[in-house]
Amino acid sequence: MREEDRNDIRKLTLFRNMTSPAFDELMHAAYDQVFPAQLELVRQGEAANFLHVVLEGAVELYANWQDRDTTMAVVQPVATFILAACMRDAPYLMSARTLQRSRIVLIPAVDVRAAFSRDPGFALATVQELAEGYRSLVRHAKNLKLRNARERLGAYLLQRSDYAGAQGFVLPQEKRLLASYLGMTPESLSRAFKALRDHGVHIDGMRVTITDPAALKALVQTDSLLDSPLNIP
Amino acid sequence: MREEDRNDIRKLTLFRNMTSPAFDELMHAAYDQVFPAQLELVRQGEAANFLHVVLEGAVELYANWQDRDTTMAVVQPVATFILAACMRDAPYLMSARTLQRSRIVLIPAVDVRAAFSRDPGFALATVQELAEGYRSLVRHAKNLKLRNARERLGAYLLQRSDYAGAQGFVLPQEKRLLASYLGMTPESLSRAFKALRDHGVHIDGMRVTITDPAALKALVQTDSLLDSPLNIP
DNA sequence: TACCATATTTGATCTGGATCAACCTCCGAC
DNA sequence: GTCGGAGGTTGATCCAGATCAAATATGGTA
Repeated sequence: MREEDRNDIRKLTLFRNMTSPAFDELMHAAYDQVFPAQLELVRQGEAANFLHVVLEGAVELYANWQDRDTTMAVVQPVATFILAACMRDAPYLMSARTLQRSRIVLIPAVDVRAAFSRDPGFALATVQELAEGYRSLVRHAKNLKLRNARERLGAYLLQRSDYAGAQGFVLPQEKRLLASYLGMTPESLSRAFKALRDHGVHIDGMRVTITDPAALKALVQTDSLLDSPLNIP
Repeated sequence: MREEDRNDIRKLTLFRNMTSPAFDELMHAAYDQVFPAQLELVRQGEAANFLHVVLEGAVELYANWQDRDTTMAVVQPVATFILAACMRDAPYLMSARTLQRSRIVLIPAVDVRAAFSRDPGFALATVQELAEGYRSLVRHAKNLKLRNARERLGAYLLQRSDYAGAQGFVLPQEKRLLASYLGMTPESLSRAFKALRDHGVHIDGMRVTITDPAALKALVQTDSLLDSPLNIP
């Protein structure tokens, strides 16, 4: 694994407070790999053998049942995914696929569990990570149950715009994925965007500009108990 | 606290593997209390000062935004709730209220966090509990996004019927709560019940009997990645 | 550059589930 | 018992969002 990647991983809150020997051991068992776009990394129902860390690219977590599919999350670098299944040693509840060519580190789940037992700093970080994951899912469920489609889109855009300059920001993924994540069809998303034009949102292709944040906030009523702050830098 | 209650708590997977001194210390800081029905125990947005354990009665976890409300879960004895907020030392994302007169133990969150650091058995159990909570929320979200109202009700009934005899089982809560939990209105729930009569479900007041499990399963297509097994005895 | 495949938008229509309005039914208090 | 109020059901209607169909845009590739 590249030295630089190692350092990026070391900086994650999950690994930041490990002792160096424990971290070294964990990395020793891990290996990184570059995957092409649209590759299925994980299929729901399989045993959780690896904790995954996305270093470059992007990964979609999705679920399906019968002939229906839904996007549960998009994981962007640098972040881990499917920690819960690894800790429980249980089958994955979601599938994962690369959206772009991606560099991903695979850490054997057994080693993660071993590190948990041996390194108190890592144990604490694991709990914090899982608890935060839990809380973000609570937010997601609240969002789905309490807001309508237009409100969900507005809230998402406000969240994304936190780190945007005057020239707005670019949607980090295809609109059909965003639609699925927000629990609507692509057609509905398109119409929701159009409806938000009257509430301070300007859109041009993938670039979004919030021209009137106050108006959008008035419509959406953002709420720290529903909308998690972005923690991408 | 009553000796019997202490023992019930000790049997929970969360506390089962603690050392006795650590458990004693945790219980020393805790106190139990009986609350009347319909009392708000926790309001969303407040600081998470206590881990709660329901010993008797039932507690609803719900969320609200603007003038809308939704039931997120019903917690039945013996079980804990809001562990994630306690571990993160963050504001509750959900409110909680008693549905019946309930006996509840309150354990100061600081002591829970201290026990986590001191007792490896408890640390492991905490992670398992959080990971399982995470997974059950993933299932809830998948359920909401992938199934329609009738399918959600059918899946819920099949899950509940696992431990039921020939005379069926009694719904553990009011139908309007069940409706809200399943993401629909009481009217829609009522109609969904009626629609399921053609698929092997007989209902009389609060008592439900699955007269033709095969027919219901054919409609609902239960799936271990969507429907969590009940672990009430 | 031209072409093709896929994403997106737009329009028309449909429908699951919400809403509104009665009405019923159960149960606890008196 | 009966009265009152909340929960539950039923019917009528509405509407947000899905579906279906077709036209455009976009991006990657030869």
